[in-house]
Amino acid sequence: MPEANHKPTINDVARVAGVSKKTVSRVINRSPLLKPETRTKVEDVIASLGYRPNMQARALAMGRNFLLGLLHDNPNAQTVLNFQFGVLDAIRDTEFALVVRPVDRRSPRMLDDIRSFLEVQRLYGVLILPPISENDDLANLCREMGCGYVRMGSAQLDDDEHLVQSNDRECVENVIDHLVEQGHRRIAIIQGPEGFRSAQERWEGFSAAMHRHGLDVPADAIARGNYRFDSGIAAAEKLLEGSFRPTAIFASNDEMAAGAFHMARSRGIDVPSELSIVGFDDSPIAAHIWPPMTTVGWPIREMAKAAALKLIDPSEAEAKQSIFPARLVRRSSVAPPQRD
Amino acid sequence: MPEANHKPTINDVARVAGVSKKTVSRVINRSPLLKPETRTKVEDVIASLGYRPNMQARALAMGRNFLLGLLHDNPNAQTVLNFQFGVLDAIRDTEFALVVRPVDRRSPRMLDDIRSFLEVQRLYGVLILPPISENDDLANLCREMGCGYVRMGSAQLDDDEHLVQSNDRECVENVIDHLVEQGHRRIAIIQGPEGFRSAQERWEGFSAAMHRHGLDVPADAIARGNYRFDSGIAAAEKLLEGSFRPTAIFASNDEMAAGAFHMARSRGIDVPSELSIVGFDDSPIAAHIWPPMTTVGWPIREMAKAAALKLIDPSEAEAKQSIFPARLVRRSSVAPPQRD
DNA sequence: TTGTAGGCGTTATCAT
DNA sequence: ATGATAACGCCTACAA
Repeated sequence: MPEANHKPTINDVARVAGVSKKTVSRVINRSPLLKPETRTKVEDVIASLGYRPNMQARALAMGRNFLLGLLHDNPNAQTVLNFQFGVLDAIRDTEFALVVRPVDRRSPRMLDDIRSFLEVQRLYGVLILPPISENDDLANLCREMGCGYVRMGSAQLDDDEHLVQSNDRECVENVIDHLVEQGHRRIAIIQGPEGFRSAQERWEGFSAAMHRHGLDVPADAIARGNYRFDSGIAAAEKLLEGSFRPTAIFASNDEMAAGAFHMARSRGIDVPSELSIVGFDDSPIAAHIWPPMTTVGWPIREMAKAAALKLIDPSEAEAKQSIFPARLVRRSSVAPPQRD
Repeated sequence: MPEANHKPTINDVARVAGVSKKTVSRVINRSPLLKPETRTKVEDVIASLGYRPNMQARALAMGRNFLLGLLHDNPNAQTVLNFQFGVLDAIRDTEFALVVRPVDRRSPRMLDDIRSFLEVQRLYGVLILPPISENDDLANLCREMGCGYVRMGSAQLDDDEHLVQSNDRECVENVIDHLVEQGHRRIAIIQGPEGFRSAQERWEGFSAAMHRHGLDVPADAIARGNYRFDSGIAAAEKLLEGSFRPTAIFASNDEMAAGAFHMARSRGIDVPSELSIVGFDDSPIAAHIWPPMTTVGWPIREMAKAAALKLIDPSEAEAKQSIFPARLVRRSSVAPPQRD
């Protein structure tokens, strides 16, 4: 009889069920070669004893932990948190847990740090957020260390097994189409930082759509930011001071768009009657500033869930989509341009 | 000779150093009863072999993992993320990792879910964010399960060993003092949700300061929100429509304050010339809306670091502070009231 | 389909 | 101050 004051182990279950512990192990691991009646018998004992497999022992025996890692260097808190929620959606009611690991893209030791982290924690797999998801050396490191990984990106960074993807380029094209429909011809862009794939994709979507509509994109219509609020202010200032005189600005993310709002207001320019602004991300600030901002929303939580599923249940996941379409969220920061 | 193609284990170190593995174990665990020369000898071998203790094996042998858990049900993404960064500051260059666990305060299964989580993961300890940090049942659960815990709160929720605290009440008093100095007499408040200790503390600070200044707080000067943007809109509407006609509004957090901005603008009321607004949290939106918002900032990252330290290194931490003062961040949403 | 023996890498006990 | 031996709870290989 098992000790009343100890947590039951696999041995207790085996003894009570009258089988070997290997059989119990097979039940735990869903081995297909078990007689159904044996399985149910063991399952009953497990339930009646309240047995829970010890994760630490499993981790030791199998050489890997039941932990998913989240590697990120993303400046947007809401993005990171939504991603965490999505992963949690996927691992709910499993034995997995999520460990987070912010990293510093600019540190020369970043890869060594991550290697050390993976060595020590022996993660089941890692999820990698942009922008470091674009780093191929990091992906190779994961491969080399036998650690599963899924990257999240705005382009075809890897094969389907290792990627969930958004369609930034197409979405920005839709943004421009929307602006043109409203009558805008002089549309400026605030680009994201150099070296960010998402920034490049958004720029290419902008550029392609403008070209398709036969619209000019002179140097005066382009300003570069770094995805942060302050850089949006500076970029908008440059745009508003140049000779291009845009009637609409597309900012490559919401923070910079909010900076553009800020600059417009501080110059007494009304949004949207005198200037239309569109952002990207549909982060909370887009809905909270005045006027509420038209932007592009992408299903980050669903993407995160899909990414986690690819790691913990590849067979389930492979049938699912790997590209997740974003959509235009129309609010009140776009209006037809004033005639001039 | 250790196998060249295997990761070195404690046995390899023991063999090369010519000691028993228990001695190596003592070195790893900083046992005080070791001859210094033995220690250095072993340490040299560890370094030359590149040996890293296997966390899974340690976890099994010691019955607890080297994982810190973050339990939260906090609506503010920036708060949660900053807290994560703070914890990471504390565990950097240690073998600890951070696992995150959002929970649902409203679910009747919450405590059972957490119990199950703690049972499976055998965490070293957990950090608990407001508002669930105020739940004493949860703290008792941690105790009962032998899991370390530190709560973060705006009041004396627990003893020093299990708490890092902010001084919300005092800060709100400072806010009111500031408003009164500017000449405001009719100051309204948007309260946080019932049952939140932070909301209560902020209310009490407001109430105490108003009383101290001999200022009235009629029912018309009070509206309750739920810490979310939309509730800030509704609360501000109630306040602006009542007979109190406030010249200043203190909102119990920035999101609701942003909602108040929103409502003011939609009614053509200028902030700050016609209405002053102060928030609480110093979240990014405070700096990003127009005009930039005066608010209260608290050192969440430092608090998180201190909380994590209490868990992993109590002797170090006990000398440190447990109360972290917040401070008024003056920006542009406060101005003297118009005479009327 | 099920069981036996052995191993995963560490820490704990109790000697010496 | 150090070591031999036995846990810790599970999984894999191989045998039956």
